[in-house]
Order: sequence, then C-alpha cells, then structure tokens
Amino acid sequence: MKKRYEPGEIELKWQEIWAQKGKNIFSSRVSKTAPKFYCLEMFPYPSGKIHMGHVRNYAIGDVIARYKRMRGYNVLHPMGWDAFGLPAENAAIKEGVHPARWTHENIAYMKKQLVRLGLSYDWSRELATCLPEYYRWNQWFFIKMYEKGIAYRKASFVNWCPSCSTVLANEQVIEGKCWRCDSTVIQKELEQWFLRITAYQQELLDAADSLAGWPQKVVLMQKNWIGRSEGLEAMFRVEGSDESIVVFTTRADTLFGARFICLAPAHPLAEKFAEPGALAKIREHYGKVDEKHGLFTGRYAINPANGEKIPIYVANFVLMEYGTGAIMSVPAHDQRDFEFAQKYGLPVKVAVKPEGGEEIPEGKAFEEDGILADSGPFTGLKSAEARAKIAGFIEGKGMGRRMVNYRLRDWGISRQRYWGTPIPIIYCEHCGAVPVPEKDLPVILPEDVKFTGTGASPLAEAENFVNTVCPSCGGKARRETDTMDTFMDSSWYYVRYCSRKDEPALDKENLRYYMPVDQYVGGVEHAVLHLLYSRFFMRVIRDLGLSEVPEPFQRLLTQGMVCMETTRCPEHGWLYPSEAEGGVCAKCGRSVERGRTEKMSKSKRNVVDPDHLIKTYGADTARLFSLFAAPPENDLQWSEKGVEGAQRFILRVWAFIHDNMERLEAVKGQLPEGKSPLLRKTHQTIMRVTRDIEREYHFNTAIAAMMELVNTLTAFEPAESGPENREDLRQMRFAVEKMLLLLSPFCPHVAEELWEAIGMPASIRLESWPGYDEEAAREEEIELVIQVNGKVRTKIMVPHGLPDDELKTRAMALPRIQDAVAGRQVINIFAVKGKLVNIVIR
RNA sequence: GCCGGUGUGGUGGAACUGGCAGACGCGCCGGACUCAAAAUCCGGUGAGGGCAACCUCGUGGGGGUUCGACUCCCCCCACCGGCACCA
Repeated sequence: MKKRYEPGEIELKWQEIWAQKGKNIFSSRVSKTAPKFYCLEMFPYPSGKIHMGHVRNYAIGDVIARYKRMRGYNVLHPMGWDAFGLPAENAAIKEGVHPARWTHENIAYMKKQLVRLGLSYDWSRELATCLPEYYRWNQWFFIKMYEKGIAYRKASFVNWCPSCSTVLANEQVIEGKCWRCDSTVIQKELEQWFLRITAYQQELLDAADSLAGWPQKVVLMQKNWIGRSEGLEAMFRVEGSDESIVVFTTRADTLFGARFICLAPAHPLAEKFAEPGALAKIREHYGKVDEKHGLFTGRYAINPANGEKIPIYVANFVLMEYGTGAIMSVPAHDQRDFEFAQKYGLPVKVAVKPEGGEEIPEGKAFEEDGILADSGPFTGLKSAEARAKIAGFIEGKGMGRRMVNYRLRDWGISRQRYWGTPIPIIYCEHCGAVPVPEKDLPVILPEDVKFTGTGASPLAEAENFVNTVCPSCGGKARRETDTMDTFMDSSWYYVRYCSRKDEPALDKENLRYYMPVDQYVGGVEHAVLHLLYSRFFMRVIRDLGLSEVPEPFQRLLTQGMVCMETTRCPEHGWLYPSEAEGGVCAKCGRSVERGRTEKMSKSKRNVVDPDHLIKTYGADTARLFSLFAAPPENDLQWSEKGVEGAQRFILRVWAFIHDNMERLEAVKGQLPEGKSPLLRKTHQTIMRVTRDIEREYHFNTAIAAMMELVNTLTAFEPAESGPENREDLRQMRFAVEKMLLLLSPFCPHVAEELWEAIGMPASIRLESWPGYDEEAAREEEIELVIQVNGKVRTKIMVPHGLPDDELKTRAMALPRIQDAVAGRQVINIFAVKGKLVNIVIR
C-alpha cells in the first residue's frame, strides 16, 4: 500500500476492474428469488458536458443503488440519454453540425464522465431516445392512443415569428419577442396533435394522495396543476333569440349579484353577436395579462335565478379553454369583474355581506364567503349553504347543472421541429389522416435535410420524406412533418429500461418484475410536467394491458439545486471563480463584488467544472462533498474549502490504515471478544448510518457519523503488549472493516482499495451491509441530566437502566441540587426515559 | 393576488415521536513539527458576566399551551418556490 493517497490512480484502477469483469458487473437479471429494487435517476439531456447538478443527482442515486445491493436486493440501476431536443438543432443552425452527430458526440463524452464518477450503472440497458429502435415505440404508443381516441387533432395557437417564419417554443419567446431576431411574436393557429390526458384527470388527482413516498410539495403542485373545482353551470337565455349562454361559476351564492355576462373572444356567440372589426381588436388582447378590454354586443341575457335582464359583453380576459368560455360577472364579489365594471361604468350589486356584519370595504370586490343579501328566497343564508341551495334551485328549473371543471388541458405534442420523433400519420386526399400501420414502424427521421433556421421545419422541405402513399387507399399522400414533444420520450423511458437492449421492449414479464421504479431521484423542476405525463403514460400502458401498475414511481426524491457565490468585476462583469482569486479580477486587478449565492449557471459564471474537480480531488471526494454538505432535498452551497474538508477525511482514513497496517494484518480473520468504547462506537455508527440512509436518505448525517468513528479510531491507543494488545487490535480491525463497508456506497473506489489493502480477498461491493448489535451499541453508563424548573443544573453518570424512582432519589441527593432546592417547596419531579430528571420547585 | 416551504453560532448544517440547542464539517484562535512557510497533528471556539467553581441570555419577532418548546397553537416579519385573469 502506498503512503500517498492518489485518487486518480486508484479510481481508474477500480473503474477498469468494474468494467472488465464483463459488462454485467452492475447488471440485473429477472430473478425468481431475489427481491428487486429499481433505482432510477432522471436521464440527462446530452448538452455536451455534465454539470454539478448531475454529479449531485447521480451521486445520490448511486449511493442508494450500492446500498441496496449490499442489502441483498437485485438492483436495477440504468442510465440513458434524453437525446432529442432543441439545442441539437440550434447547434446545427449555428455551427453546421448535424444534430445526430452533435448528440452522439456529446453522449460519448458525457458517458465517459459518468463512468469516471464511478457510478454503478447497468450499461446493457443504455438507451438514447433519438435512435429509431427507441422512438419507434413513441410512434407505436401514439398509434395505440389514436386508436383509443386518446390522440386527436385540433386547431390551436402557436408562437410564430413572422420574420423567421418559424414556430417558436415558449422559452424562445423573450418578453414577447423572438429570441433570434427580436421581432414581435404573434399567435398563429395550426392544426396540432393532442393527447387526452384529461381523460385521466380525476384518476390522476385521486391517486395523488396515494403517493406517500413523494414530497408533499410535489403532490400538491400536481393537484393544483390539475386544478379541480366544483360549481354550477347556469343557462342564461339571450333576449330576443333562441340562443342561450351557459356559464360556469364556483360561486352560485353570488348568482343574484350577476350584473353582466362576458364571453371569451373565441366564443361562438361572440362571433355571432359582435361586430367583426371590433371583435378582432378584442382578440388582439386575448391571453395577455394587461388591461381588461370589453365590447358590448348590444344583446341582453336573462338571469335564470331572478329573471333580471343583464348586458352581454365580449371580454379579452375570459378564457375559451376553461369552463364554457363564458362567465357571469359579479363585480361586487370578483375582483376581475369589479375592474371590468369600473372601466365600463357598469353597476355593482352586493349579494353577499360579511358575516360579522361589518361594512364591505370600498374600492374592491368582497370575495370571501358571507351572508346572502338581496337574493330573493336565499337572503340570509350562509354562502356555503346558499351555493348548494341555489344550485339545486337552478337544476330544478332545468336551467343548469352542478359541474366539475379542471384547469388541466390536453397535452399538445406537435412540435414544428426537426430533431424529434416523427408523428406517424399520413394525410391522404381521400382518406384524411391515416395512422402509419404498425408493420411500417418506425417512421425514420431522415438525416439528409437542410438547417436554415428560417421557413418551415427542415422536415417539411424533405420531399423524399413528405411524399408517400396512403396506407389505406394507395393514393398519393403526404406525411405529417411535425415531430413529438420530447416529454413524450421521457414519459416511458423507465419502462424501456425494464428490458435489456437485446430484449424486446415492453416485455410483460420484465415489467411485472421491475415496475414500478422503487426510488426516483431528480430535480424538482420536473415536479409537474414530466412526472405528471409519466403518471398519465403509465395508465395508458396499464390500459393497453402491458402492466398492472398505475403509478410509475413509488418513491420520489427531489434534490435541491447546486449553488455558488457569484462574483462580479465592475468592469468585466460576471467572473468565473478562477478569474476572481484573491478577491481581485484577473483581468484588471480591481477588487470584485461578491454577489449572492445562486444556482450555478453559465450566464452568471458561478460554476465548477466536474472534470476539473475530479482531476484535482478525485471522484470519491466529489461524491462525498456533494452528499455531505447538505441533506439531498436542500439546496447545496458549493464551497472549495468544504471539498478540501471532504478530501481531508478520506486522507485521514487512508493514513490511518497505512500507518496501522502491521497491526491490522496481525489480527486478520480474528474477531473481538470483549466490550469496549471503541466496539460500542462501531456498533453505534453502523446503527446511525443505517438509520440515516433508511430514513429519508440523510447522507450528510450518515457521513458525520462515519467521521466520528474515524475520529475515535485515530484517538484509539491499543495496549502495548500482552493479551490486551491482541484484543485491542482485533477491535481496531473490526472497526476498520465496518467503517470501510459503511463508506463503500459513498466512496466506492477508496473503499475497494483499502479493503484490498487490509487483505480482504473479494471486492467490497460483493459484501453485505454490516449488521449491528443493539445491546453492544448501548452505553453502559449514561449521563443523567438534572434540571430544576426546566433549567439544566448538573449532570451525573449513572448506570444504564435504573428505575425512575432511583434516578429521582439520586438527583435529589446531590449537594448542588440540595442547594438549589433549599428553602423552596418541591412540587413535582419528572423523570424522562431514564436520562433526564426535572425538579419543579416553588 | 392565491397556494406551499424555510428562518438555528462567523459559516454549511445537527437535534429520533415535546426532554442536555449547536453533532459533523468549514472558518477563526492557540500550540506542536519546521531555519521558515505550506501540509499534517493536538487543543479551543454561541453571546455576555465572573479570578474561579459557576451565573445570565440565546433557535426571525411577539404572544400562548406545558414541569419542560428549535419542536405544538395564534399573530407578525423576511426570504425562497409554484401558480397566476382557471370564473
């Protein structure tokens, strides 16, 4: 064993060994006997290089995977690439590299980085979503959904840059302008494909409460996103017409306060009643959170509750996509309606008064519940009761019904982009939209296309691709040229992992064994979309009869962001850490401004390069610090000093074993026989580390416990000679072995190396997680805390397990306590769990 | 605006279901080693007071429940996150 710890050398050595013994060293096979554990981290977009967020994410997952293996689970721990997406296409436009090449080169580099981190993946299941053998299943799912009516086509608006004549993603629209040419982005209506996630909305909502292994925050975000609300649909007849307007309201109790009706600009009756030019003006303001604009149609509607005649407006703020596209406006009890009424000089009528009898505040709407006023037979009722009664009244008149509405919309998956899965649809002049037959899948994304960044999508101009024949009638036809949202790729990739590359995808037996994912780890930024789409997809998969599992992810861990202090030079702007050493700008020597700690980002330059980190300190240190500095769900503040501290810990372990090698070797294979503080500490440490990992993966405290054990070890002085010497050495060896086992999921390389160095024959990754003896972990003497009136007065050592009465007696007998109590009346004495006594005096 | 979360030393963070606040790490201070420095090792380190043993205060602020509150309840403040004309 070398005196010096050289992480680069030993890490490469072990990575080679792990890779060499066949590609299957961390691979999993379906087993009849072993329980499975599916550990998954969110797969990365191959942007070029991994960043510290990946390091943290994958370090967390790897500890879990390695720990569970040691606990005897058949662990499935796969990795792959979320390989379709916009950046590849942008690189093609900017640098002329083909997206495929760009993507594959990035994957190759990033895979090396992941291997270099010592992550224990089953690479036999590696996938890249941009490969036809993967995306053909996107297409297959699409067709199945089409057959079931879950995939459908309808017109909808997209962001359109008139100057580039191209469609823009939301994130490419910056303050209403095109990110590339700065022209104003407009809304253009296109026919697009949608997936009917709303068919599952109630199930997704109901089942959200069963996600016990998820952070409550994420569950809540999903519930809010689905946004269920119960209310009343009420029908307002239009005066002098056969038409009627149906509105949705959650506040049936305010029905008597309705002063006017507002239609969404896209409402069919808006079209019918409003003057086209004026309507077009209103439509310009639709969907924008600016001022409210309205247009009187000249028509009136009849309130079904009291027969009142109220005007009908068209208003820009009324959404066509929610409810019925029409609302009853109650300016007294809805702030938006109030603002609208103010602007157009419309009347306000109070229908609900505060319960306490206080005055309604001026100048705004009173939106709370209260007591009904001026509401015919319902006057005097409380809001909650009135809502039910009025709804029943309207229903009884056949003028409406109780309704549930959801905020959730169907999932638009069409993207006018090249680098994605082609939507497998063919448009025939005679037959219309025809799905590509299953036998013709995959529809291959052609590689020979031009990237201009303007005009139609490259795919639309690829004649060879577009022109085809109708699978139904054999006539001339054109292919759909839109591609799928990349969230489609990530909605089921965890299912693909259940089968190896050489096995058929979606194999039922594999799914039965491996699904659901037992532990999913990733960033909270996917709390809604990715995770909700996946839950939706899993239900579709269930309904296709491929799996019985509705929920894809049993447990979810959302790790916090990796943050770092920002530094700025007054002249040169944001600085990289290396440009701000010693607090001065490397370019001009001026002292830098220290900004706030923020999420690492290239734009702020507050980043640490994982390559550099690993080169300087090694993967074990990088992993250890990422896990030690904060609990996983918290944000982590990067600190170079902290990294050095993590390395120092590894160095101490190394040095200790190196310096005690002879002693450790002398007692190889021997077990300790007696009891001692060191043995107790060892058992306590195993207990703490196990508990901390099991209980919400608190790796930071688990590592702290290991540090304590190492501190105890380095302070341990074995007897110089005699039988005590042998026993002490046996205890020392015992502690060292257990400590290495505990350390191995966190710092696998150095653990392997030291395990080998102390003469253990097999790789440490094949060892079992150490057990502990609760008896042996128990302190023989405990420190009894003695309080007077809740304040600590003194502490004494007492044997473990004394009865409460004895503790009280001993506490009262202490001279210090006698002094404190002297002249006062003892009212009560509490003894708590054999470790604390509180004496209450007056 | 609505919903949710967080607030503990100089600092990152500990504290199991109401029972010793500050584990572990970083930083800082002192010491050893060294010609010297770095590295390493040892010791100290919440604030205030006292020669001392000890005492007082202290978990964003204010109140409450309790023998006892970082932990439970009410009000307020600050910061972070999600949603945002969803009727």
